Order: sequence, then C-alpha cells, then structure tokens
Amino acid sequence: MALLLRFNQLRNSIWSSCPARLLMPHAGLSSGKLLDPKSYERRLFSTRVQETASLDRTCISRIQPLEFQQTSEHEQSVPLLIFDIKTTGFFQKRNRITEFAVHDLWAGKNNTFETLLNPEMDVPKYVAAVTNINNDLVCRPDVPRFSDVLPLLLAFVRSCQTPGKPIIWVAHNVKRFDGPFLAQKFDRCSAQMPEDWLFVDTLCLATKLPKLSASNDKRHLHDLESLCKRYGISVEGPPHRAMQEVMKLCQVFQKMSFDLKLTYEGLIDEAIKANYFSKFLN
DNA sequence: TCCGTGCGATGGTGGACATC
DNA sequence: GATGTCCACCATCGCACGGA
Repeated sequence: MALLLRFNQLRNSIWSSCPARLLMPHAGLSSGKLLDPKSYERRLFSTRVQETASLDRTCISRIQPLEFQQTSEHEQSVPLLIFDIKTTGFFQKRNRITEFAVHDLWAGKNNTFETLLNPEMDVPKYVAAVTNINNDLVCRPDVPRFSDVLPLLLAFVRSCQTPGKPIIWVAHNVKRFDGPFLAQKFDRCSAQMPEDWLFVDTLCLATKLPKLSASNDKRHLHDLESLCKRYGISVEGPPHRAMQEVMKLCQVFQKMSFDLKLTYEGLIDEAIKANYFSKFLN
C-alpha cells in the first residue's frame, strides 16, 4: 500500500514537471539564464498613438506599437506580457470583462494596451465599489465589447511576438481567475486562444517566496497588495484599476524573479498552456 | 458570492537503531 | 530474534486565501 502511495507521488511529481520539458524546445529558450530585472526595459520600441476609427477614443487603448528594434542581446527573447482584467464578478460563465490592460515588460514604459469593455450587463454595485467601474462608465454604446476589441488585442500581441516564439502572459491568480475568464470570452467570440500563449501565475510564484522573518502573521498573504508592501512598491493612479494593477505587478514580478532567482527555464516550468483553461469552458 | 489551492496540524506507517 | 522507541515521511483534514 505504502509502495503504491509512493508510486503515485512519484508519478504526480513526474507529470507536474513534464510540461516544462515539453515546452522548453517550443519556447526556444536558453536554460539557466537568470531573468535580470535590470534587463527588462532594454528592448527599444518606437510607439505611436493609435486612433481607432470605429471605437470611442476615450475607451480603447491609446498606444500601439508601430515597429521596434530589438537589441541583439534580446533577439531571442520571449515577450512577457503583464496583464490584468476587471470583471463584473467571479463567475466566468455568468460575468463579463469590464476592463483589460496589458503591458509588454521587455518594451519599456510605453508599450501598453488598455481598454474599457462594455459588459452588456449591469455592473453590480458591490463590484463597482471595488473597481470604480460602474454602469455609467462602461454600459454605453460607445464603449466597445470584447468581440470588438479582440482583433486589436490579437494584433497588439502579434506586434510584440518574435516569429516562432511563444508569448508569455503574466498575471496574478491567472490560473484560477484571469485565464479561465479570458478563455471563456474567447470561446464566446468563437475564437481560440493561440496555442503558443503561455501563462505564468504570480500567485503561484508568491507562494514560493521565503517568509519574512520580521512578520508574525501566520496567514498566507500572497495578494498583490501584500506583495507591494513587501517590496515597498507604490503606484500612482486610481486604485484597483486594471492598468494600475498591471504596473504594480510589473514591479512585483521583477522583484520576485530576482528573489526566486528565476531562470527562463524556471519561468517556463511555471507556465500553463492556453489549452489548460479549456476545462473551465464546460 | 465560488472553488481550487496551499498550508499547518494531526495521525499512520515503516525503517533504523538500541536493548534484552 | 523479538520488542520497544525514535524519527522521517506521507496522507488526510480543515481552514484561509485569492480573484471581481
């Protein structure tokens, strides 16, 4: 019996590490190279303000990449897209996305995609109290729906992507919240998430951080606010809005990758493939 | 409000070692 | 060799957490 249990544990261990090995060649990453926080913003981008013809100028993101020149050092790098969504609630099937923000970590401060989204349903008051996104802001005909924005989002991601290399999306609690939500909305638009999209959950990374010796709190505080406190990060702007959370997460992710001595290999090890979220669709 | 996940506490199991 | 004790390891359970 004990032998059987140990076999099961060994098997689970092997399976859990298997995706990493499978993904490494796909990612085209060199193993063992540390993710140096100082190198995140070295890639050179030129950007322009993107005017949207059919969508309201106040809603859709202002900045789209036009063209970029990568330094030779990062010619082989894989884009790291930090993102966050705001929704009308917890339930993927019942609720809708009200705001989407994404920032390319390699690309410096300017390469962002940010938009409010018309959820086509009422925003509950208790959610509006948290997110500061209410019916007046998003339940308007001039605010685009997710299906309207999806082609722009895909174009933005393509512009960040190195041909033949995957995209790594990074978000807090992406495994349980953002990822399944996004998959659900793709499905609703009869679209499929590209298979070369990989997702890294900073909540999972946070659980691997060493505990602070000064902290007497026995609770497992891995929420974004606690991580910001831990690293002394403060970001200006309206609280609990998507882009503000993205900017916080950018800094937290860089600090965490340093603390965890995260390598590309380790990052890919943490990554979830897009088709993982398909189980949430049924 | 949901629900998967991680952690701490607890108890069971088996191996190593000491003693008779 | 038989028995008892200690320790490491593991499974299970319950609770807290995290997202809007």
